[in-house]
Amino acid sequence: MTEKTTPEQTSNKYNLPKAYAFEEVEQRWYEYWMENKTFTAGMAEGKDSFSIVIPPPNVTGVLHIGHALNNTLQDLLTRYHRMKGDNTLWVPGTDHAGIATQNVVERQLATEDKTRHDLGREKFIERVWEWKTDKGGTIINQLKRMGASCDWDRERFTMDEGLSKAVREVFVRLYDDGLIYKGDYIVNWCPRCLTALSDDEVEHDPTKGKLYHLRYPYADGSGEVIVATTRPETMLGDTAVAVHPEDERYKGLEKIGIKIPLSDRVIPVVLDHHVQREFGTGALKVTPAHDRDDYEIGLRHDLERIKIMDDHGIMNEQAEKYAGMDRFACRKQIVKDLEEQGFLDKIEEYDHAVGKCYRCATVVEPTTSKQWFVSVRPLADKAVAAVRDGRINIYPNTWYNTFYAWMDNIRDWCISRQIWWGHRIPAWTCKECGKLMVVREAPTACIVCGNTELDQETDVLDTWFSSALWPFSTLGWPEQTKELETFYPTSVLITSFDILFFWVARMMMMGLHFLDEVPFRDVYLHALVRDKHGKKMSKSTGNVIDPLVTIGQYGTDAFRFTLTAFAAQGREIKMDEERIDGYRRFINKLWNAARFAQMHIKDSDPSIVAAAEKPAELVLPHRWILSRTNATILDVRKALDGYDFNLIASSIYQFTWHEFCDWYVEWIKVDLFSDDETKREQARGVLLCVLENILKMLHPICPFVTEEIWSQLPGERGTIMLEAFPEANPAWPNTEADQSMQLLMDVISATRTIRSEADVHPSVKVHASIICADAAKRDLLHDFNDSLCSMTRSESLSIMDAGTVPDDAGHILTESGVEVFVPLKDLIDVEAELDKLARERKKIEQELKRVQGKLGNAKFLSNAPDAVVEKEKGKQAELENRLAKNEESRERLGKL
RNA sequence: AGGCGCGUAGCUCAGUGGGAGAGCGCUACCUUGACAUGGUAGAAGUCGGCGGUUCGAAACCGCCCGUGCCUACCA
Repeated sequence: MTEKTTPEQTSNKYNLPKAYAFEEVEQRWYEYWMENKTFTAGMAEGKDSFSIVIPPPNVTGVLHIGHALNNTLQDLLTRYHRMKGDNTLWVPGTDHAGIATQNVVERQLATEDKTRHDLGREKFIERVWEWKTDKGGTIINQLKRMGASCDWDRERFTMDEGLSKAVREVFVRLYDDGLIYKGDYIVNWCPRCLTALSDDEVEHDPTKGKLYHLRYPYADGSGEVIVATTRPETMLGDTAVAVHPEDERYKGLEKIGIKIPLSDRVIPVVLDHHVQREFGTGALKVTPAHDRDDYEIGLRHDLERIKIMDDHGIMNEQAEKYAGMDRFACRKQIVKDLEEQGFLDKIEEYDHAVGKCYRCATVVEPTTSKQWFVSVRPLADKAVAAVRDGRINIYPNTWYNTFYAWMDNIRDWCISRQIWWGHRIPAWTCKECGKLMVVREAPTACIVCGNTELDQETDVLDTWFSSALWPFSTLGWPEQTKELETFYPTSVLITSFDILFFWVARMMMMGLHFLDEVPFRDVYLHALVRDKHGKKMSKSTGNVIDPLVTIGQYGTDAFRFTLTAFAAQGREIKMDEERIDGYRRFINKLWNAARFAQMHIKDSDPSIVAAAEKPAELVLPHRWILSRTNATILDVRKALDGYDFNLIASSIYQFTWHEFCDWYVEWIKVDLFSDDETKREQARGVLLCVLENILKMLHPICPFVTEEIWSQLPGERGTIMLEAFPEANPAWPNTEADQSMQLLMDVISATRTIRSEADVHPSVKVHASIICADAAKRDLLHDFNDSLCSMTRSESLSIMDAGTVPDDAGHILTESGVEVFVPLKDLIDVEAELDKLARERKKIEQELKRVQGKLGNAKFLSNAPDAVVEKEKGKQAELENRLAKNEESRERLGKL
């Protein structure tokens, strides 16, 4: 009688604890990698290069689930290519995020009852740098928690000295090329942030508003025209009324002056094709200084531009008696006054899109001001050409159309921002003669008159200006560095689709213009991560999944595996936390398989894997698992190379759990415990070989658990990170082994099914029988009799001739035509068996009818490929056979 | 208003011209020496609807319904 072992003793026996404890493992291995500099990019001659630049998160940012997805995918590819032996670089860094960062620091100042103006520009910027050093970049540590294998020694910040130099270089060259200009232009103005916003920085929210119909009297008092507006306060800046040139209703109106209500100003009527006759009354009030379209109309008709409010959205002296009022208060007052004086025709409820600042959600005010612009057309053309001729590929390919459409309609890019934190525009104006100088370094004197008193431009550049240079500025440009030579163009850009135009398109433009080469060969656009119902995650809805909390609960590897498994191209990601738990269990499963393997191989020499190099000498299950390993490696590599992330995850999952664990490991237990040394060694060798392959394939997704298991395997082992990624082995594919194994698995499953349906207790040993006409199959079944018995808990498993089985047997005809019988004595439920047979018969007949229909169709026989016809014929024969067997069984049961 | 997707088992999703799949959940049984975070077996789907192309459609085309997103100069 042996004594029962305690769990503690069990643990010691296998070296590994019973359950995978991720916290300690993750921390330990990340420290190891950092200390050993395993993330450092190599630049060896003669090797392929693989490089990614991180989409730099805002320095103010904290890791959200979108970052988690984005960086998991990048790390996955980076680790894959590093294992393939490429010179591999993943450049990390952060973005200075102009408005966002300035807002954070301004809020901090507000708690001290100060504004940035109290400090002055210089002190304020110092303060921002202090904040950056102190509190900025928490996201970097969070990325490390995710396991990101960035080359941290190359971390960059968009306001670094080197990157700032690149910014000035680009600005000056674009200016010299005539691609940057300063102009009076209508921009989106945020009255709270006090800056211009690019079109992309304005979000259009559907808003319930009102449409006011106003009566505009003719100057001579002979009539009136009704115009409609959502912003009646802009009335005071009107400089025309526009109607469509072919609008019969207003024929001749252009000869009449219009008097603005509540004012004495008289404005002209202009004819413009832009006016849509169907909308409202077909007459449009034109406010060129406060509306983008009106601005365009104003240009066409040379209209005056009257600004009626200041930068804060307060009405100015042009607003006459409304001066000093807030724009929205003014709207109310004006409506009231119009109504009292009979100028208000009617008010309609009206839903429309209102532009709001993407940072602070303040309603944006279109207004004119002096701004700097990039002429993007020539740059955009180069980007479009690069995408069209395949120098850049976009994944998923559904984005091509969207990309082209947007590039066709692109407008000049307003790059100046009226804030303090950012790259200050390198332009100086002479106080004496007014000469504008755009130069790389601050000039000491005017190049025209020599005067030394110069004003520097106060605006800074749009944050996206410096990010547009990121793929080359981080590699040392404008210097000609070895890094540029080795790693530019970068291999792939992985980012969320919502910044395709903010950022991705602009990197293309800048890269092509300045380096005459694309910034990246591939662009992979991933989806937004939503909650499990498909809703956007937001703090107010309370459906946010915090990556760090998730990591704490399930471990980084499980989280990364989940994100990978969800990342199917062209589909939104609905994140269900239950999936994460499922993948945590997968990792635990692998852990325990390794634990089992370890029990048998821990004292072996690692060279036992050599057994797998000669599959011909191995018994069937080994040949089979090697064949399956090979197929999995091919699937995984293909998925990796095609950015089919979900397939990478599912291939490894399916293979590891349902082929390796469920079948292979179970099958070879007999051999592992066998007295036959050859059997034992073969089993150990192949077991170790396949386990190693699984770990290597899984490493890019789950770096921690694979590293930990790897380190426990026999022999002296370095980091798995630098092992070669598995390659297909020509000796492994084996169709014969696949088919033979399939037959054995069918027999086992059939036996189990019969047992289970008849409620035979697992401890009861049965005497199963098999009927099989095929000689080769009979040999195979004979050879593996022991395994079959052990896997089905059978006392014996005999291969019989037809007609010799007992009548009271449960029966299944397998797919491969082999019949399995399990005598059940009084356990058999005749009614249930007959029911089952009837159902089976119905299915067979249905299928047979379909197949016969096809084969009876002359068109099918002549049009379908031969292989398909042959297949259908084989199917027909098989089905007919099955039908006959089914009939036999019914007769047999009928005797009971 | 245009454009782009999506609609497959209760849920989350693969599949994409030649026999309907996975995970979770559900049901039954089982602590068999890696794992109960497990095992075995099972139930469950007019592949959104209607037409069309084809020898053959879940897949390709058209229309419709539902749903999501993007873009826009609807004052």
